[in-house]
Formats: sequence, C-alpha cells, structure tokens
Amino acid sequence: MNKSQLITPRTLKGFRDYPPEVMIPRERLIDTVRRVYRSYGFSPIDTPALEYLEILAGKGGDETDKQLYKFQDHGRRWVALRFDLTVPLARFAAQHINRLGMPLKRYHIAAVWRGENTQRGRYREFMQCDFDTIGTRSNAADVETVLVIHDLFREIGFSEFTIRINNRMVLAGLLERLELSDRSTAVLRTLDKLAKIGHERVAEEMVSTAGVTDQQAGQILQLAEISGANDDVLRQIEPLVSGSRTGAEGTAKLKELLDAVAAAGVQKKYVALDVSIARGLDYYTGTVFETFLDALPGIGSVCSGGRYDNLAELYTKQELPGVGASLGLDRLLAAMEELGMIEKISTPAPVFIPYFDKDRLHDYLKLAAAVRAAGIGVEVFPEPKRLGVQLKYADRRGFRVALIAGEDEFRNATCRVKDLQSAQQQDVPLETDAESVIAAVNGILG
RNA sequence: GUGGCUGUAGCUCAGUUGGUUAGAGCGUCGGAUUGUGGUUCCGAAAGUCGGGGGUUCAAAUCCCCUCAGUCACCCCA
Repeated sequence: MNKSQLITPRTLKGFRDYPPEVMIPRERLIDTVRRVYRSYGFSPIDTPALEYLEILAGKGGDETDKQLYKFQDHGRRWVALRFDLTVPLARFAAQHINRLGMPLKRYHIAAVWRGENTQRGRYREFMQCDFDTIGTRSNAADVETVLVIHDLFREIGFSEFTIRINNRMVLAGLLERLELSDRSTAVLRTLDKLAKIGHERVAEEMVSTAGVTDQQAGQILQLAEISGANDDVLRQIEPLVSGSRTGAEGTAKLKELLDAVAAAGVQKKYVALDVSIARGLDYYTGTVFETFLDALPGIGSVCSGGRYDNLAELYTKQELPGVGASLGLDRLLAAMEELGMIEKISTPAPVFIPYFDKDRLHDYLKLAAAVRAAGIGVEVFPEPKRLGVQLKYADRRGFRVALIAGEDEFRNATCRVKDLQSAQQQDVPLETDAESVIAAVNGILG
C-alpha cells in the first residue's frame, strides 16, 4: 500500500483512547462507586446515548444548547447525544415512574457529551456517575445524599476532602426580602465567581449585569461571605434572612441536615456550610452540594448535586421532587493521577505462568485453570521464550506472583511460587487441584 | 465560542542568525545469559519535524491556514 493512501490515526478534540494503564484504575474506581451506591439501595439504570432533540434541548439554558451535539439521523429525525444524566432521568421517570413506584433510587454510570472547549480534566466525552432519590421531599433523602458522597470519597481512598453544603432557600429568602427574586439566576451566577474574582468585582458585576443596587449587592455579599464553623455560620445567617419564611425554612433544613449527618458518624471536617455555594443548574431549589479535594482545590468540584422540586415537569403533570448528585469520574481520575494515587500496573490478573518447557503447555493450562477456579486471575505467556524475557514482561506489567515449573519441578511434582515484588520463591507440592499452590499464592496476595 | 501559549522517535526534550544524511536520555526489541525480572554491557528498530499551502537556491527554523494539547474567559463534572 502506498504511504499516501494511509489514513492518519487520530481522535477528535476532547475524545480520548483509554489504554490498559488508564482503563484498569478507571474500572476499579467505577467498581468502588457502584459498590457504594448499591450499599445504600440505589439500583442501576441505563438510557440511550441518543435521544430526540426535543427531549434534550432547552433544558439548561442557551449555554447548554450550544454545547449539545445534535444532528439528523438516517430517518431525518432531529436527535442529540445526551448532555448529562439528569435530563434523561427526567424523561425516564416520566415514562416509567408509575410502574417502578416511589421513592425511586437509581444510579446511572455512563458517558455524556458536551461540545465545549477542552481543558485538563475537561473533555467532550466524559463519564458521570449520578445517583438520585426521586419522589420524596423528605430532608432525610438530602442527608443520605451527603452520606453517600462521604462514603464514596472515603472508599476511593481520600482522607482530605470537603463537602460544601448550602441551601438555595437561604439566598432566595434574602432576595425575597430585597425584592430581587426575579433576578436570582443572574445574581447567583455572579455570586458564584466570588472565590475567583473577589468581593469588589463581584459587587461591580452584580450592579452592572444583574441590575441590583450597591446596597443590595452589599447585603448579598454580606450573607455569602459568612464563614467559620458550621454553628457560627448558622447563627449569623438567621438575622440576615429573618422575616422571610423561605429563608427561615432553608436555615432550618440546613441545621437539620448538619445534625443528622453528624449523628450518622461523619466527621466534622468533611462537611462545611458555605453560603457562597450558589452555582449548579437552575433547577436546584433546595440543598446544594459541592465536593472539593483539599489538596487540589483548583480542579473544581468533583461531585456536585442538590435538591429539585420538579424534575420532570416538562414531560409529565406528575410532580417529581428529588435530590441527587453526580460524581465527575474523569475529573476525579485526572486529580488522582496528579496526586499519585494511580498505581502503574497494566495487568488485571495477579498471577503469571511462564511458558517455560515447550512440551508442557497442557500442564500450564491445567495449573492456570485450577488457580482461576479459586477466583484468582492468571495469565499464561503465549510463547516458550527464555525465562528471563518472560519474567521481564511479568515485571513490567505488574504481576504479583509467578508460578514457575520446568523439567525439574515436574519430575518432583512441585511448582516454584515466586513473589515478584520481594523476589522470594518457594517450592510447593503440585497436586491435581493445585491446592498448595493456591494457598501459597493467597499467602502472597494477602 | 473568544483570546494567549505549545506541537521534533512510544515518553521527556536538544536542534545556533534558515545551510549537508534531524540528535540525546529513557522506553521498546534482540543478544551477552536456551532455569529467574528490576543492575551492567553490546546491537537494532523506530521520525510524513502535527497536517496543508506559501516565501527561498535551501525551511524543523520565516509567513498563512488547519488539526490537536494547554491556559484564561464562559460554563461546568
């Protein structure tokens, strides 16, 4: 073939290949996430990647629509790739909730697509791990959401993270008092930049783009800048929203939430009441969550969510309140990579059997089958190359144990079990069911 | 989407005011060593200099376009 006829192998901007050393920690992380979700009774669902455009469009404002991948399919239908997992959940719930019953607790781990500009940890195709409880207004579901987030990060291996919590009703209460309820979206969007651009510029922007007065901006910032221990923050909020039923309710719910989370055994350092957490999509109406890694605040929130009053109002007349959150798997993996939390192994099986004696393939296959039957992954090298070459391969891939058997071992009905990390090896009797070998392997694997 | 920076071997990077056949380290493969990996030594393979066009006797080097990465804005996981 002529060189000029070759097609350049490449991937689209923001779309990536996942080689083994990336995929192995990725799958392990997904396993952990799934385990935590299931431990609270959340059940898995899936929905199609492609939906009718009308289902997905216009749900998150202009910005979202611009990022939507949309096109006409072969039947001339206007279709779009899902942008998040929340809108598909709304459609799913409207369609199936009567059969499934409420409350519905579901998790959904799947790829979503956004045609936006890329950055580190931000891609056009990425995976989200959502969990939601639909069909209850009870604050207990909000509490459980915090507990799930807490368990998630603990199980993944983080000891330094902060779940920042707020309730939209607190700010809504203040805005009500200031008669600014109709500007809430613009106000919240500006307020969200507080940590980034500072008090002065937020105040300016609020006046110029949200159309509030200097005095109103000052009051909003006064509320948002309350900081300190959770109890202090609560105490300081109360006078600022006094007189507003909404504000009082929000404050009460926050207090209730913090007490319950503490009662469930979550250490204080993991949960911070933060009135400046305003961001999140428009549909959040109550509690909102954001989770930051203390070591990498710059990467942004790795798990966000909140409570919404009416998830599926566009698809059904039935009111579906709910609460949930979404773990950004790819952003989290980028963070873990940066923090050196990703082991550099590229084998999913811990045990390696070199193809040592070229006439003994059957024996190696039998041994491998016996070890696998004990639930331990085994790879038999496909070629009878020099032992040194094969061990080098095993070392590079990160195998833990090698089972070496050649002429001498077979004569004595033994197998050499080698710990590849410590380089220690021992000869173990080789029975038909490989019982002793399996015991020795288990000893090394711990 | 707008703007800045970057793009040379699988990886990290050299490459002079434009000037012969584009280099190094690490990695990979083979051998020293057909029964033991991480060390050492020897050897080899591997590059459309991101892609296309232009200027020039001559382009990795200068100009334009484009693709990709990255940073900021925007938005968000």
